[in-house]
Amino acid sequence: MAEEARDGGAPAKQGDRKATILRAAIEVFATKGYQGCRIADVAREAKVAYGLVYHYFKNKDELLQSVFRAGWEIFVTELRAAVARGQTLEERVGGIAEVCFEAYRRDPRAVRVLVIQVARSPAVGGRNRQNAFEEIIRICAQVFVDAKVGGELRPDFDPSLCAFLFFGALEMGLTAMLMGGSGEPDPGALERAKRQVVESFLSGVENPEAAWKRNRSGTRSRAAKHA
Amino acid sequence: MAEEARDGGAPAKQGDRKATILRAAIEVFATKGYQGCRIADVAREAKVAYGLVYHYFKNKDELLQSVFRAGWEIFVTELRAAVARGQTLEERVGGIAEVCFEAYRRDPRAVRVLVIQVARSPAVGGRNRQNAFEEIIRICAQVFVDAKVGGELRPDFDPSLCAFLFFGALEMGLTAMLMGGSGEPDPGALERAKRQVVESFLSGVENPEAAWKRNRSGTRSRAAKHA
Amino acid sequence: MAEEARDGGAPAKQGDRKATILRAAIEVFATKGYQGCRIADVAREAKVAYGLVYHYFKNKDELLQSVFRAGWEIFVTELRAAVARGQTLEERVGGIAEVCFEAYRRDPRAVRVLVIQVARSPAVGGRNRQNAFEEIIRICAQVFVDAKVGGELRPDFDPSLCAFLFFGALEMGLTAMLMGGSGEPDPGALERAKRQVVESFLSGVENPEAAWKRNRSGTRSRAAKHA
Amino acid sequence: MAEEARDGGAPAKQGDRKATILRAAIEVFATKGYQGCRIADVAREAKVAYGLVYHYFKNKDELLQSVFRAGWEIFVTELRAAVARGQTLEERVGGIAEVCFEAYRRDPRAVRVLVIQVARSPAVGGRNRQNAFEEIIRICAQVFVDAKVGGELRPDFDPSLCAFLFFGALEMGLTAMLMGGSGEPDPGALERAKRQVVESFLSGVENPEAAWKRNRSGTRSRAAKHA
DNA sequence: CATGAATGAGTCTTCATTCAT
DNA sequence: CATGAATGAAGACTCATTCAT
Repeated sequence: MAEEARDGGAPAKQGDRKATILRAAIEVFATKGYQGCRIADVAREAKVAYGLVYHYFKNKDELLQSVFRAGWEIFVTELRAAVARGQTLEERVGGIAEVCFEAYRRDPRAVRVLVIQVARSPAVGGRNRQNAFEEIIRICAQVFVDAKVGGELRPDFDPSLCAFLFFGALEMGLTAMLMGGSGEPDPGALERAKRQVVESFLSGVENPEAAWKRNRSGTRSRAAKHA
Repeated sequence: MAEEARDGGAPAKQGDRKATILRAAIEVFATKGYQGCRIADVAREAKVAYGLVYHYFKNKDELLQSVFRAGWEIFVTELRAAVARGQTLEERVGGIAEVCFEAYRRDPRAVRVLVIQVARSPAVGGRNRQNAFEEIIRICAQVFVDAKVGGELRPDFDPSLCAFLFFGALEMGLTAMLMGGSGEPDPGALERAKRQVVESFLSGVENPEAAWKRNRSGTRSRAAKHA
Repeated sequence: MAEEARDGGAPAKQGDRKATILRAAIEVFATKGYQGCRIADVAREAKVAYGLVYHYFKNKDELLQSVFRAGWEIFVTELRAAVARGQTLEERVGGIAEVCFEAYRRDPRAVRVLVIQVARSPAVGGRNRQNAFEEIIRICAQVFVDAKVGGELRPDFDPSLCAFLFFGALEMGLTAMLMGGSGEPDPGALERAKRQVVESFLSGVENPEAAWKRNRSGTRSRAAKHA
Repeated sequence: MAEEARDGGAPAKQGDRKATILRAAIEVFATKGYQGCRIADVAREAKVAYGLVYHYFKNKDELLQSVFRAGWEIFVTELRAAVARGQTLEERVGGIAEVCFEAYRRDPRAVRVLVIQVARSPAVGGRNRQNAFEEIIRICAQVFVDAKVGGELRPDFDPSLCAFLFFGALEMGLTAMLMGGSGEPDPGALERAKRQVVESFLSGVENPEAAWKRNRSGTRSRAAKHA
């Protein structure tokens, strides 16, 4: 109990424990979901006494809100930064994807929680979830609104829906990763996946050769119809 | 509700009760999620005695599995049919989207349960969920494998990842609907959304004009790079 | 439903069904005990509709009381008859044993229920059980009171306690049978067991030779001490 | 209840609670039987919160298994010791009776549970019960096997059946006590009952005088017939 | 700070009993 | 008589939260 309190006064302890619990909560949360995540599990996972969880977190909801916010705020901040950094639609979309895939590379567990659990579950903090998810969508949607104004976006597309679709593709791209490898993700595969997500979103999955032929043979390009 | 009140005083009771309970379970499940869905709620929603739920379903888990399977099997069957009907990539992708959006039009609640709750929650039947989701992906992936062989798919894209991305876009397209209107969905909006999902997936969201200009001004088309 | 109602009016049905249910109840009761015996089990065992049990028996308790009484009254009647028939202690004790073992030979299941379950369980009809058991004891005790008056019983023994002890030996003799063979009891073994129960109860298990030697070598007979 | 109130304000809490619950379970179990024993009753009896029962025992079954084992193991141990101590059949039989009656004197409730409830109920741990009961019988049977070899037992008696009969007599002897006085047992009555159980088992209940006369008058002794 | 025993309200599940057909 | 769907009260079990040490 007092072994490590020597050389630095007694500093590292406070924050450590709380962080340990938070990490444990992410772990359990990722595996069992919100309702299935019991305080006892978190305490066991963190190798911490049952009651200690209640020292650092008022109750279960606050704990899971913390799990959520801890990851989400960083994520949203990075997202805004990526959007601000980029000039063109391509840069911005790429930047958003970069943030998401990088977050996944750093901590797949946390991403699973944020993306798969928290952002969906109707039980997680009611308003918070909705707000959180909508916040992301709003950030993305702005990118597409700008792109539409700048003529970069197909004029017949709804920017807000674009935000949903892009985010859906991103999420599923990550899900594909999550379902594939259970351990450390392969950096090469990650990079390739990210590229495909971005490019297919911007330019579609169709082979331009094939699309060109098809167009020549009578059927006008779908895109051209709306030009 | 009024179909059977025609010819008698209290007809058509028997088989209906189970269906009534199932429908009520979908309702509650859609609103509160798996763990938050209490048997008491389902019974109340179905206007049925508590114990009757257990007359028709062994336990809570089986009830929710039934909710899941009931919808999922229809969905998978329709999906396979749509894939079989279509010849080109465009037709098939359009067919898949059609099935999803039509299912949503028919019963937004059920879709919400399938797409947002069951297919994600780790608590719902463990393996079932995984299997179910993978089944969809496999069906979609085959479409893209075929398209790659036929030269319709960009040769540098992974067909399996395409399946994930398309399904992600579809799901988020529906989520956008679900988050927008809580009541009856607007048919026009649905049709437009479906079109955007399909076209953006096949041809991308970029304005071809802009992309063309960009390409002329020095940056080679991303797609062209891989031709 | 009407196939067999032809040739005898419709006679055998009523009593049959009730008896079938009663027999099924004995079966289930013997296996699972009072509280573990569910109406559903009885109905299934009797191959009869759930609700029919309630046609013939007001409720579970009455059903099990019937199981109890059906066997018990016959048993008590036979017991009284055996006691009345016998003149000497030996005859009467032998008669009681005969009744018990014969009942066991006829229907081991029913005996198991009566002896092992009903006569003990505090839940079976409260007073009934106590009364029933005490009735047996009273009948037996009278035998020993008579024997004491007639000088046949050791004068230092309490007649009532003798009744308990004899009944305990009998019951355990039957239990030995019940635990040994699960199917049909072997008549020879039954007869031998009965003889041993009666003789050991009347004359003890000690080898008279050994007891005689022991007495000669200084220790006076236990029995003689009280003569 | 008053032993520990000496030196402080609220001492000796820890390990006691489990024992308190166990004792309460014995109490309720003894009165209501296995199935009739509700956790709520046990908690109330132990003056403990409902949930605490589940803190110490996994479930109802484990609790009642504990009740059973706690008493049974002590009992079996003492029984073995008594058998090992005795040399002659008389000593050993007397020793076994001593253990049983002493246990009853110490805690009639517990004996009731062990003897009357647990050892019979088919619901209590299935195999455990059977095994437990058979264990006792085996221990006793060995005593009679030895006695037969040593010539102390009547040569025409089956040792195993003797074990059953003796145990049956013992049990009913205790039952007689249990049915007679509900409160504290009278030491004198206990001693007398024990003596009668042992002596009647070894030498029979018949008055040797009467038996002797009967033999002289023509009917040969039953025992003599087999000598 | 740290611990884990203690609490009890909330849920699931069972099953005796009723009742419409 | 016969059937089995329908009812709901009773009881086992879980787990978030509190609290004494």
